[in-house]
Amino acid sequence: MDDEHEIHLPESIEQAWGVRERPRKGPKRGLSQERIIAAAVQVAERDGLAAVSMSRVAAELGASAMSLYRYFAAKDELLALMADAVYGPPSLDWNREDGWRAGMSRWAWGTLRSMRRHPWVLRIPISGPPTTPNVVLWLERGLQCLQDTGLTEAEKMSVILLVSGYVRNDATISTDIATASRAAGGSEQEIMPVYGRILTKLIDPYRFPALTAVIASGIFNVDDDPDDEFTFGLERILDGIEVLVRERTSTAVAPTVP
Amino acid sequence: MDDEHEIHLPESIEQAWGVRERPRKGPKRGLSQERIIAAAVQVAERDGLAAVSMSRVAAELGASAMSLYRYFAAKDELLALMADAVYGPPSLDWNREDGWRAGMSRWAWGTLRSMRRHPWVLRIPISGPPTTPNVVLWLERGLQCLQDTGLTEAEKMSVILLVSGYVRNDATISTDIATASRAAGGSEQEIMPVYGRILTKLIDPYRFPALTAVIASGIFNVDDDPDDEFTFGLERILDGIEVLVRERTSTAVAPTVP
DNA sequence: TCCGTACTGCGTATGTCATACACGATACTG
DNA sequence: CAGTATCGTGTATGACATACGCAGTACGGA
Repeated sequence: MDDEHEIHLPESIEQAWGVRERPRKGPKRGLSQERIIAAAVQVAERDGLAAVSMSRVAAELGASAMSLYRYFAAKDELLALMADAVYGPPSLDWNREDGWRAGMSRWAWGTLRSMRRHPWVLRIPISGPPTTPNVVLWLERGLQCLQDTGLTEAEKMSVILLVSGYVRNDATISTDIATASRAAGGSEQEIMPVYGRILTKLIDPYRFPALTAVIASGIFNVDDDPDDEFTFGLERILDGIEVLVRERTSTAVAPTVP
Repeated sequence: MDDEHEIHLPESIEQAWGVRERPRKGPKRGLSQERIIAAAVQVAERDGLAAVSMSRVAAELGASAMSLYRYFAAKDELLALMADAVYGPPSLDWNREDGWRAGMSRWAWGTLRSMRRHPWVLRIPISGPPTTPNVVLWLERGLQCLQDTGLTEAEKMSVILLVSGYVRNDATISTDIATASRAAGGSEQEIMPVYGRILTKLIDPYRFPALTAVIASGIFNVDDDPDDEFTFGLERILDGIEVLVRERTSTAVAPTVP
């Protein structure tokens, strides 16, 4: 009676979850998802995500480009599983007694660490909600940290979305700056001072008073620790969540009455 | 005495700012930055960012692909100016008396509106700090909203980064979902229920208790207003900023003493 | 035992892309 | 009016994802 054609994940992703029966006929497979993903990650690690082409990955394995299509229907499935491999199973030393705030903070730092170590994951376009095993496990761990907050399930999900989005965004920007600095050759941490100087030449102080003040303050010239920048935003977000959590836990029994 | 070779923005970006003297010799130009950008935007509007190739844009103008390189040294300069065109000059009805929170909120909604209307801008990879006229003007307006908060210039900058990152991230996710829904053919707002069903089949309730609870709550089945989702995160962030602002304004004269 | 069949890896082909380079035409500067 | 900087463009290069079809392989069932 049920609709016959249910919606499925791509075959390769289902295989990563361990479901999907093995094919029984035909020649033995010369490669495996794991080996291909590992090779692709190696290429990305060495030469960036742009260098990850089907031919390049295949060459790394001594195989032909087209052979990879026996393991992944399209390149973006490979990319999704590369990201999954990089995040790995969550290693979050957190106990329920530590409280949600410590949990979310460590969760954020944990994901940030992966992104910092493998900046190319940030270049993989997001194409939907998480479906790969490790990433879903990270999601699970994040939700677990929120179990005693009194938030609704929908709110918990929104909180995870908020924090993970923040981490991704901050990591993207900070690695962009680092890359640009390196690309500009010359000295290391000189991109922001240059940016300040460029803006100064372009903007009219009367039309851009606030920005002019920012530049004048010299903050573009002191090289900012990316960790401090990250901490600042994270603490703001956690403060904001805390406001809501307090509200929820204090009115747990008696709802707000004017 | 100064180092001769200062660092410059790409020529096309400088032209967008109105600096840069016009070339005086040679034939008249048949095209202009504005017309090319407009044509490129039109293509993106109609067929998405992936359809924006140099040939396609040139074809739209009845010109050859290579002619565009007389106006932009590389494609990413064109992309940056397409984004600039989409954001446009900020139209923010806000006065100083309205307070920073109303200002940042309207600022966030204003940028969100542009992204929602032109989802393809989100597919343009960020390649550094903002340098195009309109985007820098948006930055200026955001900073202006924070002028009475007592925050340091560095903190103001971080706040802008935080909020703009949030907007971008939320817009990306919500348009992704919308696109996926449309791509899945069939019914409109059915992607999240499907996602819930897929996860249910994949995850073990004992390993994924928190996620199982989320799914069981049924929030994937009610179609959520994207505006509500956005508002939730934004209010959390503004709450978090407010905590800091209060701290700063209450200790404006006497700094914190233990 | 043996054959059909489902699977394997791979060579080739297609169409798309950004962009380097060189050309002849153009229009301002001296 | 000569020199030259700049114009638009045609052609070429090398990379890319992926469709298609082929020849070889090993298992299930007869």
